Amino acid sequence: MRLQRARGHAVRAHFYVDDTGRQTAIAAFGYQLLGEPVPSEKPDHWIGKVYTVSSAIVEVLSAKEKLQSTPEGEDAAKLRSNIDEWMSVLSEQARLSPDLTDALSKAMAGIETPQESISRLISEYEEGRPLAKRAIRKMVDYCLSGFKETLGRAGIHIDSFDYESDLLWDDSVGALLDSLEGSKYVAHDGRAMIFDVDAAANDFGLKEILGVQKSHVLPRLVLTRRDGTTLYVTRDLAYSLKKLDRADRVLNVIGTPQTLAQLQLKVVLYALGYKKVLEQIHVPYEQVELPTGSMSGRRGHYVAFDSILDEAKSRAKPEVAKRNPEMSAEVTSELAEKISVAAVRFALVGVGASKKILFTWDRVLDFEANSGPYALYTFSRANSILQKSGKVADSIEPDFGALKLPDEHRLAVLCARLPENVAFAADTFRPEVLSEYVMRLCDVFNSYYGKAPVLGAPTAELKDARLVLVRMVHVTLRSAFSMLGVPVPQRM
RNA sequence: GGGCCCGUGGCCUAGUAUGGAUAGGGCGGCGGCCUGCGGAGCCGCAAGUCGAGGGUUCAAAUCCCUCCGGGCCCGCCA
Repeated sequence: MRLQRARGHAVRAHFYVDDTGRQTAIAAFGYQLLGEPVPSEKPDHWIGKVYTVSSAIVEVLSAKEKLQSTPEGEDAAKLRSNIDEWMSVLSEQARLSPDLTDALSKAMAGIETPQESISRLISEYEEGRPLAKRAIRKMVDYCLSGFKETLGRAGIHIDSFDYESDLLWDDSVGALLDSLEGSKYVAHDGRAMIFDVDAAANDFGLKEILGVQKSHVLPRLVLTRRDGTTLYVTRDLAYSLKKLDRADRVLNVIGTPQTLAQLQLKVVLYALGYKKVLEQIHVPYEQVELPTGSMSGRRGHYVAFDSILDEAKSRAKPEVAKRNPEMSAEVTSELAEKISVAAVRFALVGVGASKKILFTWDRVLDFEANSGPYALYTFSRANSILQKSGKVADSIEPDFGALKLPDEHRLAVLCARLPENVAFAADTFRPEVLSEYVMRLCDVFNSYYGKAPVLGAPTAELKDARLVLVRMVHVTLRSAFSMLGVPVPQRM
């Protein structure tokens, strides 16, 4: 987003709050049973636990219930292993947060059919019933307040949080369904509405435009269930219309598993006459994996972003203190925070989005391998040279002819290439292009001032010219950092 | 079965859009550099059949084909 802005676009960041799904309802169900309390810790973390525990209990209870009406055999064995699996999730949670697990277990023990209660909660929420609405929104907003805090910490600002439920309540989904009703690509099966994506794509010649082989048959898209209720994609279609209405161009930053769904969505909207949907671009990224497998909130297998920042910070602190013994604890902590944000942002942004990232603490916390601290270090060295010169580099009228070293030439050229790198990175949605550029500039600069003294240059002309060069690097790095969302320290 | 993505020294990664010279970096390993702007740094060394095989070309990590390995998707889930 910062990159697009730097490119000259007017950008608004929207965060889609998927609050109508089963996940949310499970968490909200648990939340209701607990009496809708104020979270006792960082709200998003706490609600995450409520979700994991609730979900596990529900899984166990319903598997047990099913087991009673299942004859011995393969099915029963499967149910048993299911129970075992969720019991182990539960005992893990009991170890981590005994009070919460205990409270939820007690509260749910009396519920005969939790799955049904949850389904009821979902439909009540979708209909906008006050009780369901109050409970779920309350919980969701607690959760979002936690998100906002964390995102703010990492320097990420969201302009608007868009609730999926609003699309149902303000009837944008209903309007969409009405407009689909007349389409010749729509077929019905009971109250279910099914869209023939392949036929539409062929008729409008979209396969070629969207980069799909003609022989590849696109799967149909179910827009409403047999009972008439809507699905995630249906809401997403309505949401896309809203977005397209408000912007010239829409960038959907969504994981790579959504690729097909994004394609289908485009075909449906195009067939409805919204040709502008081709200006909606899917910017995919691969998910971060844990060594133990994919992250799973349901199973309580995840690493919270906060804990990454926290760990990085606690790792940075002693390093900062070692180098700056005179610094107050407060300033040390502030600096450590900046360094950890830089480290984490560089780590995430520095790898192409098509590469899967395997998360290990080892790698995230390795400040030697991590380019963030290195880049900040380089910047603060440049800064320090400028400070010590006692001059305002911008007011010097240097004789650039004095600069004869190859590295000096390279630095000047490299700095001049910031704009083209920004343009390329922004246009291809690849921030790593910019972080690669920053690293290259840092490498050359570090090597340069290692062998060419600036303040101790042999002649005054050379010193001035070098100072201006250092200033160029300084300014260039600062711009690049701001586009990458990396905070800049004056020293470190 | 079909579609998409990834495969570059022990590990991570750039380069693939627009084919060009000894395939850049980093981590780890080894060896140097603090009487000169802060050593989160600098200098050097070892380590590569660019997944494999064909093809196009004067020239292929890059383009085409086939295959192998890994991942994702093809739900009236979200």
